[in-house]
Amino acid sequence: MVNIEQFIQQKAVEAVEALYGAIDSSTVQIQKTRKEFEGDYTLVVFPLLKLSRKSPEATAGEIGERIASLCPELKGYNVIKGFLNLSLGDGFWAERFGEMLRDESWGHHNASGKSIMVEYSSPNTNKPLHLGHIRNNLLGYSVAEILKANGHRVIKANLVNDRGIHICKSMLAWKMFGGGETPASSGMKGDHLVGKYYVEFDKHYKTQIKELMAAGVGEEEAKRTAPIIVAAQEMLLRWEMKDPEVYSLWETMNGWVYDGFEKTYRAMGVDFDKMYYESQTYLLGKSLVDKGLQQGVFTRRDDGSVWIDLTGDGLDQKLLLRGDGTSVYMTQDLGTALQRFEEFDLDELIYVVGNEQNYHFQVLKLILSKLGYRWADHITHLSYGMVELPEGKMKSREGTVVDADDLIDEMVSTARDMSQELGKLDGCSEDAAAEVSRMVGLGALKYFILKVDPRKTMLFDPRESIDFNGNTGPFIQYTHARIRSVLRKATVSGIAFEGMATSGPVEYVSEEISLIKQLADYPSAVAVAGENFSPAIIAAYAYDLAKMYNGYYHDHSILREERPAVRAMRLELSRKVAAVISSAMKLLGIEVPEKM
RNA sequence: GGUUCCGUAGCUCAGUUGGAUAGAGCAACAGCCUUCUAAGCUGUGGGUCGCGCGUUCGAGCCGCGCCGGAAUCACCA
Repeated sequence: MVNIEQFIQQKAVEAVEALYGAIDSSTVQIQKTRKEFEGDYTLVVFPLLKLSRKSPEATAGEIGERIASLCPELKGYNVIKGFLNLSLGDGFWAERFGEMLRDESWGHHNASGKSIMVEYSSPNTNKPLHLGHIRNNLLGYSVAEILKANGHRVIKANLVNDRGIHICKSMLAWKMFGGGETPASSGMKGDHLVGKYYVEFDKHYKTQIKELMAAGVGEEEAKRTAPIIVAAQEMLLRWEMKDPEVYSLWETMNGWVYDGFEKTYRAMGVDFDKMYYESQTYLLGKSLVDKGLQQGVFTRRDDGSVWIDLTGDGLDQKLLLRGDGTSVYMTQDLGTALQRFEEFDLDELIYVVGNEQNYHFQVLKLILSKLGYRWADHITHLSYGMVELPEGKMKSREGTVVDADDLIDEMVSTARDMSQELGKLDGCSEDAAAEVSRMVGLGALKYFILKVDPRKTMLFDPRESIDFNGNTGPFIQYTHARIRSVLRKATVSGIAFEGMATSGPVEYVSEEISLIKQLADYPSAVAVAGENFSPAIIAAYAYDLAKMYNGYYHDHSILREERPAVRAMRLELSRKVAAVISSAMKLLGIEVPEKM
């Protein structure tokens, strides 16, 4: 497959050089012509005026004439101000169409030889996943899939935060108030059960603080000395000493949470190649502290704590080792980064983590490069904004979080009600109805979240997310289902088309040419999405393609077309559109139904 | 206060390395189901791209300064 833009660029450079002599080819700018003008590609002539010493119009005119003479594929050109719009002939596009029909993996790029790790999800094991995690998981999964499509070897990693005071809080509350309740005995999903006791802890903690303050104790001291928090801290110490009782409770309750997470991950359709557990990695990074001290990058204070001074870089002092010799979050992350680059020979390491940790990653990269690791530049923090609700921000303490499992269930059941109302499920088996509802409900949720630029704080309006009209996942799924239906009918009526599309000369209508152009763009959309780590680019592409096809579909009778060659071409075009929609949606983790 | 990010139609969002008359969807209004799925299609209205200055042939995009919002700046993770 030729790269069309490069092809045009080359012809334009040839033309310009023939007219004005040798030039730097980067001054010849080729871009796609905007929709409202006639043409496929546009040459911006302003940068060439110094060479031509003529008006923009005259320059564009003579370049256009020259390109036309040395490029038979060109159908024509027009000049508007300093813009030379070039139109390629239908024959040229028909050839491109033929090429993409033969290429079943259209849009996927050849192996790059690069290895990339994408870390995402990284939950705490003291409560269930919420809406913020959903954005994280969908982003991480989709970015990983997009990178795969770009030919990279991708390792999806999950670093589970399975230790710390927060876990002990749940454990303690369960011991005190749980009465031996288990997921099996209560019928609750494991992560929800553990989360329930985390909330329970907080309730008692708050009560105790209030009581202490009523007895005249200061707020700070009350927070520090409330019996229940003291007990939790004691439990953490016992965990660190691997006290058998605490340790086995910890294993049991984490096991419940993992079962619960597993179900949520499966429902969301995300997966991982490599699991890390913080209980196994939290001691990493101490050797780097020694290294940094030797290099004079870090300094040790009188109390034994180790610091790095980043004030010269506009940042602050950062602690790397406590006075008692234990490490902090940053130290662990330095260690795990090193471990990963060594273990997997990575070219890139991408962390999908919320923007509240921008500072952390800025510091992480800076420290690694100060330690002399060249790969520090190959760490990317894929930072995403918060998900806000219409009523205001979600806060877990205020109980305004949207639970991931609840949300998924609600989306699926709404999809079902909606389908039923529209009569889409008539004559469907129960299994088929459930399957379509699941795909559509999840498709709506995923698309709604992924179409937004990750960096932006986004508003999640449950009402709007459940709307299946317009720029939504279900609209794209619907287009796919319709095309599949046309193709099924063609097969049933014995209409042959496969392999016939390019068998003879056919006339194209403008919608067909538009579709071919949009299809021809798919590989570059995948490449751009890969460079920018942006599922939103794929979402926009898929929507444009689906919208274009829907317009086409309405204006043309495909199966009723009498001329076999034209009918075959239209069916092949439809088949390819469905294949590309399906492929693009797969990069977003969205399934496409055959019927809906 | 320091650092980073955001500000585009009433609402939710696009807008590729600076290019032409800034685009979709929702909401509103007017049409279109006897023809392959109406979760659809066609049309209308809706904008000082937060404000100002600068860079240049050209700025929503780049630079500087304001205004408004968010995150962060722990011996938490």
